[in-house]
Amino acid sequence: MTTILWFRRDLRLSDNLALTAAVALGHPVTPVYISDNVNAGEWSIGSASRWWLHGSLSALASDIEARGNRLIFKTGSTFAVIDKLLSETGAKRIYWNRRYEPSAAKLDAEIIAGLKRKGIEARSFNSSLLREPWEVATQKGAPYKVFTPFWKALRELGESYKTKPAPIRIPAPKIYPKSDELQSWGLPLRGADWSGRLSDSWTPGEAAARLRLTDFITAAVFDYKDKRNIPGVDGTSRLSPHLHFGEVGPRQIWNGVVKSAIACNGSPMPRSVESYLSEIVWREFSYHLLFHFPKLPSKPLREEFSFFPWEDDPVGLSAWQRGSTGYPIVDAGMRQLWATGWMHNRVRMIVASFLIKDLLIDWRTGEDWFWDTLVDADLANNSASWQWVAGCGADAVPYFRVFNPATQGSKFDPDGSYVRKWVPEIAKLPDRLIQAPIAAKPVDLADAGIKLGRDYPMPIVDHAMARHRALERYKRLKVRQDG
DNA sequence: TTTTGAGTTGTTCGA
DNA sequence: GTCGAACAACTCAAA
Repeated sequence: MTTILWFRRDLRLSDNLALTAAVALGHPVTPVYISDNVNAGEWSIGSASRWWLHGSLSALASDIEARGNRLIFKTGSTFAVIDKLLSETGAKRIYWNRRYEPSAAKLDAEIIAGLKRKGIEARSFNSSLLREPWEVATQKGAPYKVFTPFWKALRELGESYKTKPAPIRIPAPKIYPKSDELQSWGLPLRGADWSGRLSDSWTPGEAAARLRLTDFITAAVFDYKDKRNIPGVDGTSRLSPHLHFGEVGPRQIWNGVVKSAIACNGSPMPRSVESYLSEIVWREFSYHLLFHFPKLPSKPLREEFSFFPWEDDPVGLSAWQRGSTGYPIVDAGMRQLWATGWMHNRVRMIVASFLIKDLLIDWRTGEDWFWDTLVDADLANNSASWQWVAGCGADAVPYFRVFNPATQGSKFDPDGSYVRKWVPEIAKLPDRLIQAPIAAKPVDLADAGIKLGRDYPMPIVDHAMARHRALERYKRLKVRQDG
């Protein structure tokens, strides 16, 4: 008798607990992926993620074929699809790996309850988090709202994690249920400017994820602390989209990184490795927050921010989205996002701060844009991080912390290599002016062959003015809260 | 229960 | 040019 293996955000064969458990039963396995437009919730998959998902599913399908089985694609309401699959195959078991987003978790619970009534064995596993969100709590049993104690608590729970290898064979059922053609889903949106270029930057799938992890572990992780902040240098892991789709799991990353650190110089853990692991735990922290505060994507964690008077500024928003704000580091970031579906983390903070504090546009507007354009768009990370920058989230930035785009640019892109790559029209400006063309003298601009307002926009807002305006408005919010 | 110490990523100003 | 203080309390987590 076959076991249904329901793939979700776990598009890999290694360290996939549901798969391992299903194979261990010694019976055939029927792997299925369901595209559910009915129960997608309000955060249905964004455009860039659609492209990735297509690649990831097609990689998974061939990996499964290589192990003697076939991935079945189904469309429809998850309840109906699963019901039909069970009756079609006669299966009495269905296994899957849990998701933790509010709407997905709700779906899980309903499905388990419904199937139990019918005498079906429905089991779910954790393959996407180091710890269950309910496993980590303060001494009072409350969810953590501050990162550092969360990080300490998680570390105290253990140094390493058990991982499972991919099964060599996945026993196939005698008869496969009918399957859609993946192509027919039309996941990569035609006409979207991304689709043509995303493949220049990325290869979805478990094999590519493993390769990236290996590359990162063998070299880059040891310089991570210094290089992670330099967007012109390839110093980050770039694992985020792979991790989001579950092509690699956090336990595998954790173990790999720790093992290579030990092999290299024993204890104590190098600071760079420590720093990278803490980023993995930031992801964990975001999931923890989303699980305990399910409104995180739409409601400010600090309630007084519900009253914040955000600006309605379609012109500013469009300039931000298109990368034509007149602030080079901001424009470079937004263009990198558009061209590659990804943006360097340091620059994410800069552009987010610009949207929120310089333009005073609601953080949720930025959250929506990132959701649609990032290949690593992740509900937990995205909402927790936007709230963090806006100052309304957990452990958030103090209100007076306003990034100065020119200063950030000089600090983290001192040679201007990042800006020159993405904003080539100002590439000929000397290093001292590349982050602030507005400060250039006419002779400098002439030398570089630029006319501001023609070849490159004038700043859409004066940062010094904008900073004061933001500080005033944030201060007023506090006054309102006090009075 | 109360107290204590601490909290991802910054900027500006003035000495 | 460098350095420390101010920006502002407030909430969290643990002792």
